Amino acid sequence: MSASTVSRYFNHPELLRPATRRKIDSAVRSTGYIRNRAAQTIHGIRSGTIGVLVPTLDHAIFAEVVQAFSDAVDKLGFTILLASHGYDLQREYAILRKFLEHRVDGVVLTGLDHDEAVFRLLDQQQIRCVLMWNYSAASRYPSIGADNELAGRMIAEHVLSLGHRKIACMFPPTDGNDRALARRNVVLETLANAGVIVPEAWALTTVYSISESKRDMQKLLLGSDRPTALICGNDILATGAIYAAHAAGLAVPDDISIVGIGDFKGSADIEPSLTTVRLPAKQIGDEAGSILANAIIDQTPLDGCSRHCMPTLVQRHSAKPVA
Amino acid sequence: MSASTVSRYFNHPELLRPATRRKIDSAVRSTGYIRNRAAQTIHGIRSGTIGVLVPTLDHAIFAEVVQAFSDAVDKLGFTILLASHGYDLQREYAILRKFLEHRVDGVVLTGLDHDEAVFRLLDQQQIRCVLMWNYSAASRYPSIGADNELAGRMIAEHVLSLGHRKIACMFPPTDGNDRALARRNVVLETLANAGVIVPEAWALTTVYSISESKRDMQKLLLGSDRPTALICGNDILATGAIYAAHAAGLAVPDDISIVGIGDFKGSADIEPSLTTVRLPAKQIGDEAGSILANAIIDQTPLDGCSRHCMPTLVQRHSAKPVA
DNA sequence: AATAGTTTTGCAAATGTTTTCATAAAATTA
DNA sequence: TAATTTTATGAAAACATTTGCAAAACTATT
Repeated sequence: MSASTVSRYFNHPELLRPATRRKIDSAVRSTGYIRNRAAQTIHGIRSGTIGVLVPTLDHAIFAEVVQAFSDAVDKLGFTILLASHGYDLQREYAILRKFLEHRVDGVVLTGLDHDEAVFRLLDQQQIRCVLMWNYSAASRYPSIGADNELAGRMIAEHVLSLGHRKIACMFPPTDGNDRALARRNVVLETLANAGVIVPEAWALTTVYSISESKRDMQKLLLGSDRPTALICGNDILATGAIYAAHAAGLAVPDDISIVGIGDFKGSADIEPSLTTVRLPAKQIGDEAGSILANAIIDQTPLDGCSRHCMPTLVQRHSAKPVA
Repeated sequence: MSASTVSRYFNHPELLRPATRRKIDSAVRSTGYIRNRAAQTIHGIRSGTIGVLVPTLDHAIFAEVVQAFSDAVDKLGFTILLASHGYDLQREYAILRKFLEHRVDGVVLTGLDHDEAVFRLLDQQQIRCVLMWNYSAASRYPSIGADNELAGRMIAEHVLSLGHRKIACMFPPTDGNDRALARRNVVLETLANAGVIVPEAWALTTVYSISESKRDMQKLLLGSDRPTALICGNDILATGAIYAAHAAGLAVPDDISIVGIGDFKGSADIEPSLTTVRLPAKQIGDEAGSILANAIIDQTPLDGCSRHCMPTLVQRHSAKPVA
């Protein structure tokens, strides 16, 4: 039995006589032979892997996107190589190189902003790449995600439309995180355009953590003057803020309205249920996955494959018109 | 410049004359050459990948374990191939085969119970494998994780020690999920040993979701007779149950004590903070990662590398002695 | 049963790397 | 300066696979 015949057994079984096929089949079965994709890959054949690069998996929202992405590409026969850079741009470059050594058929990065060296490497290696999670028409590579500025504007406008003027904000640190930065800027801007200035003491910067958020919010509530509304950069922060209000004996939304951005799992179920802007994580991961995988299979370029997944305002019970 | 010299440049640079090294260096730089790991791999050289197989990433707890695992192996130069099987044992086998085609240097599976075909394949291919998350001294491959039976017993005994006798339970469906099954059985057994029988109507089966849990709990609270305590199979279910109690106007823990298992992110911060049994996800991922990666590097077998990561009772404010 | 036509199979070359061995070049010693 | 030793480099084989081409094996037709 020659190697070429076995190769055909796997790749073009219709070329084999049924008898030969059966013979190989039983041999494969009894020896436990598994073919070596590495050896295929050096023939320029697709490796069947896609590199996925996220800041961290520890945020439910990224885990959700990755899950949806993985499911989408799995259907088309791809396996993902996953790594996280922990918001460190140097590591992002190093990981990307590692992906390329493994001859991934494509890569997904999270967010729009990356080190110039990352983009150079991508250009040079001519590797298919999509930027996932965020959307911008002007992104350097095709972006598939939600427009974070829009999401920020939507929630700010909603709070304003409820009549609030005494508004506090809580956002995560913005260094190395274009998404958070975009959201904060646009929220502050939208409020300013409506003549609402957020005082220094009410503009909180809080790391992504329920407990930190709860603590910072409790501190803020100690002050004699209280805002009537709090806009949080994401639902985790909003969750912590709601707990802080409860702990301080304040009713949400009667004493203070609290809103988030994201619509994470659980946001619908907290008491009171959270008013937020939904960023469609599942949809984003799914679209990114199938667009990238199909482009690889069809050998089509990805230009112009950007896709905006619309954020939507989800009005629930943590915000109400000002008294 | 011969290929062998370039190979030495990457693998044994000390064998090269500094001048040659510089020449190759500049060539590599200008052409953007990236070496092909696939071509190395067919020489029996390690692929530098580890296959990670989880039921889903959508549960915060698995995301946390995977993150810790990834960080641990990344430090030793490995990249992970990640896939999820969605509790489908057939898919687990198929994914494992795919991992083997990619010539991963090792695999991690989640949980102790797997299809016999999976174990056969593992045996046959002589691939290093650890079972992560759960621990049992009698596991078929080295297991690194927490003893779920112990965790279940701990929380049940704690609730009993608070004097509760009217106890309800809420557990996730147990098919294809040995962890959930082990927890439920041991909880029921511990209660029974103390003479507490959980009535049919108070033994809830609820999928892993805050909203489902909230709904099922609200239904249970409609009954005229109310339990004084609820033991939940995990913190997500407990969170939903607490929300349901709030929504029903009941005080936790004054009207009803609610406890979980897991100590997920956020469990410490909910109002009231959740009494639970901590399963050390970070530690498990970290240990599993470094034990497996080191065994691969040192070419040592993994026999006897099981490690028990002790669960700990975390007493917070969602449970108190019965009135 | 022989021939032509078709289908199936094997051979050889190619892929990108590592490794062994031989050789050329440099360094050291006499 | 020649002989010797050491060091650096290249050539060729190997790895597991794919592919084009040629040979062999089957089928159908006479």
